[in-house]
Amino acid sequence: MSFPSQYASEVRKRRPRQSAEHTREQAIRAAVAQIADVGFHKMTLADVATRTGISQSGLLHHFPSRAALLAAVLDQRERDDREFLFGDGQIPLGWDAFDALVSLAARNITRPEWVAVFVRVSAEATEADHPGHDWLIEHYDGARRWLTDAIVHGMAAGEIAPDAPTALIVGNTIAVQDGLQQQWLLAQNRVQLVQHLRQHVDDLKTAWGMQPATR
Amino acid sequence: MSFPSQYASEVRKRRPRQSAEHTREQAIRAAVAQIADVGFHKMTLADVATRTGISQSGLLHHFPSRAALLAAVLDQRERDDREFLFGDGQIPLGWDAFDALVSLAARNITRPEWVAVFVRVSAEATEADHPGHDWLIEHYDGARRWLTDAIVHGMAAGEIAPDAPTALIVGNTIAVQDGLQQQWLLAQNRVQLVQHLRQHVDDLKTAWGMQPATR
DNA sequence: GTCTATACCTCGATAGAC
DNA sequence: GTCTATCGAGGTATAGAC
Repeated sequence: MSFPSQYASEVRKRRPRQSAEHTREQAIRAAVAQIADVGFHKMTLADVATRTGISQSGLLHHFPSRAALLAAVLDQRERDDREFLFGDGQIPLGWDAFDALVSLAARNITRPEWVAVFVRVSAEATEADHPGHDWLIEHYDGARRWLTDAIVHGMAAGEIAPDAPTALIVGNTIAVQDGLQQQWLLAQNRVQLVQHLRQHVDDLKTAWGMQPATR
Repeated sequence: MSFPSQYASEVRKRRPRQSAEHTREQAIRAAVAQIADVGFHKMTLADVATRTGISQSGLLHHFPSRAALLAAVLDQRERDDREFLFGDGQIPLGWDAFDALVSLAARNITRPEWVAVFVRVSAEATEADHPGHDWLIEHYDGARRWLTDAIVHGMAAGEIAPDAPTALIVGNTIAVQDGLQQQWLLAQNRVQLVQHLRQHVDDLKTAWGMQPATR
């Protein structure tokens, strides 16, 4: 018995066609796991392909290059964070912005792979030639803009002392966030990510808060 | 005219013998530059050898493996820092310890390669299999021990509020230090490493300092 | 959309001459 | 102490069949 060609194809060893979208999602998942484990520099297409369940060239069909795969990963990470922080259409300002960072940390400990991706890439992509370099610069610029706005707004609202050193507070807060993630990654049981960040924000409120915010 | 053998050897293409100590130093210097540029994962023996001015196997004569070379680099970094912080036989305690960290930052901006080495390795070596993993854990343990002692001592001396959350302050301070180095590496002209850290320490003094220390 | 095959490169480490 | 030669493994990307 012979089959019409469209049935015959299902008999072959070749995997059945998947929707491009589905395969892409799986591949990004695999890449995240891999970058989280060993960093982008040591991530290999072969490993990602295996974890995705396709061949190496199958993977390259969806992402034209290794760098393109990284870009897809970073894009998703940025969109997820924006959705979490600003998804309801409200951009938190004043001390609320800093509290939102604490909420973000609380969320992050539920997805350590993404924390690891950020820690690894943010260190690697300091290098000017790194495929994630531009993304990283943009990431920090965005974070700085938001927190700076938050403080300016908080000052206008009488929530934050008008003489607070805005740029220094912004830079230090981002530094605490990043540095804690790195420590937490090294010893997840020893470092209480959320409590530490909470403490930093509370210290800021003590140092620069005005009555309405100190509650 | 013919030379005695010890002269004849100088005519050869082979480089003249160097003292092992000198060559090792040069190689470590080269490795630092390379790790600072692209991280340990992408550092290659061939590049380090070229920068050192010897062949790849010449390099392997002094360091039996790639991992051994990293160990030598990390050892030197740790010794340099200890020498700077504790070299005079005095271990700074109380707020002095935190001020010493600021001094360390002031020194670090004069040697960006070493900052880069730390940023890169501390992110990579989070991975359990990384050759720098044990070093990194020991590094953080040492830092935490010192700063914890410093606070305990400061409390006993009436310099630091007795109800200050020691572990949180220690973790956050290390986080600020690390996070700032990472930001500074990405944009050395935009981030004022020393001022930022100074601000953090001053905020701590405001939040937890007692009269004698606030001066 | 997925595969096999393959071209081409780079890397770490060893062996052995000088 | 330094070199050349070389092995063997593992990497990205392309070509072309199905």
